[in-house]
Amino acid sequence: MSAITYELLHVDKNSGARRGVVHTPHGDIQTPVFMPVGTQATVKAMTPEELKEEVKAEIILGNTYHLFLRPGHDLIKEAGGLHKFMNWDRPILTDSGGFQVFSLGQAGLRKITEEGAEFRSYLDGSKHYITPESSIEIQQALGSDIMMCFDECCPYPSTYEYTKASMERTTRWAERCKNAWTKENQGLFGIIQGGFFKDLRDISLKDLEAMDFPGYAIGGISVGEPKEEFLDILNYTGPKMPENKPRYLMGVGSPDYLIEAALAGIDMCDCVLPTRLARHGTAFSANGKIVIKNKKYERDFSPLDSECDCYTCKNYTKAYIRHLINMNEILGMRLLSIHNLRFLTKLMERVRIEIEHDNLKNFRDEFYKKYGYTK
RNA sequence: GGGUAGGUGGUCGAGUGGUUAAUGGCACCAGACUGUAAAUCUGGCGACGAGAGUCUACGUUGGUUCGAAUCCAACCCUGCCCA
Repeated sequence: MSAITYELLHVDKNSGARRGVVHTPHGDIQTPVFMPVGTQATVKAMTPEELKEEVKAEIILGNTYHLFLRPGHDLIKEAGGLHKFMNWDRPILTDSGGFQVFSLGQAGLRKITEEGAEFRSYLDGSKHYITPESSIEIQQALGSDIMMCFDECCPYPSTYEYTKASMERTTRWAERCKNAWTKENQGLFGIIQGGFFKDLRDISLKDLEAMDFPGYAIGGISVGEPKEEFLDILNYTGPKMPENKPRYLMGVGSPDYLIEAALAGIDMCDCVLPTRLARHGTAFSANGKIVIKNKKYERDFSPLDSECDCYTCKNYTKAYIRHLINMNEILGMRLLSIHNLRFLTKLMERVRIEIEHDNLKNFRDEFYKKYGYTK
């Protein structure tokens, strides 16, 4: 019996959208789901209680690379695992460090070899090597419910040759990750790469499927490309992924992308966007983004979103939050973080209902119209 | 009253004869952010003008000079020290 299993409840008759449940050792996840990111064993500015009671988050992420550097996976293991260390008893998914191969590579802080990736720490310049085997070792020490294969997320744009070589290496790394995986109470997901080339996506998917992972992710999109290209790969790859396993789209978190992901049959998405935007002073709302610093909100004594049920919207006005953000007060970032995260979890609750009613496409169109997206 | 330091754009503060509408910081006004090197980054910020450009600016007045925020004189104001 695998640690991670997927139960399909309903498929939207008018799209490929799936309503389901992911079963994990720390409980069930209703899907499609949005997963807040808590890189350094904390969803920035949020307590676990707020994540449960206000945000209603079902699962959060942690990061292999960051926790390996500080405080160290051995320390977290000693603490009793990541769940206990950070006081979060619901499911946790850990990213493998693969995204840092991308993001630190952009900054020239990383070298890739067949063996793995050498990082120069952004903390103190020290050198660290992460291999598929060590990534799994770290993730097993952290004790996440869902581990991710160590992969390379290619920059956009990349050439066909580079993308192909990278994808093939990611596949070899996936095999090594699978071989290094020993803990039965943790699941391991394969990551489909191949950039913006459909034939490479097909090869990646086929090769990973042969390895029979308990779940699959699409990596390497939402890396700065135009929305059309994002949708092109998403809609091409999503529906081809195994039906009996969770489908995870990595790194997506704007409201429109989340709805599009669900329409493409995706079950899980994660993103730093809501929390980062919050700290930078921007809020989601049904009527579009709100840059709260803008002068027009100076005397706006209404909530961020009159339809929102979050703690922030029930108790605070735009004018007050604007004041807090302008004064660089921590509470401003906290209130916006609660709101942005709740906005997305509530959006996904709605998406699940619309799927059950075979109505997600219509909902998408209505949502776009109100939000101000042109599509 | 004597001595001394100083008065610069919203503010703090560089600049001490000519690429100076005047470095920076802050404030202010916008923009960006998508598996977190991110409570970060980018742009704007004298007035008028779409723009080329024009005008007005470094306490006040006057002077030296081809040219002054920068040099000189007087005056006004502020801080500190002494009486």
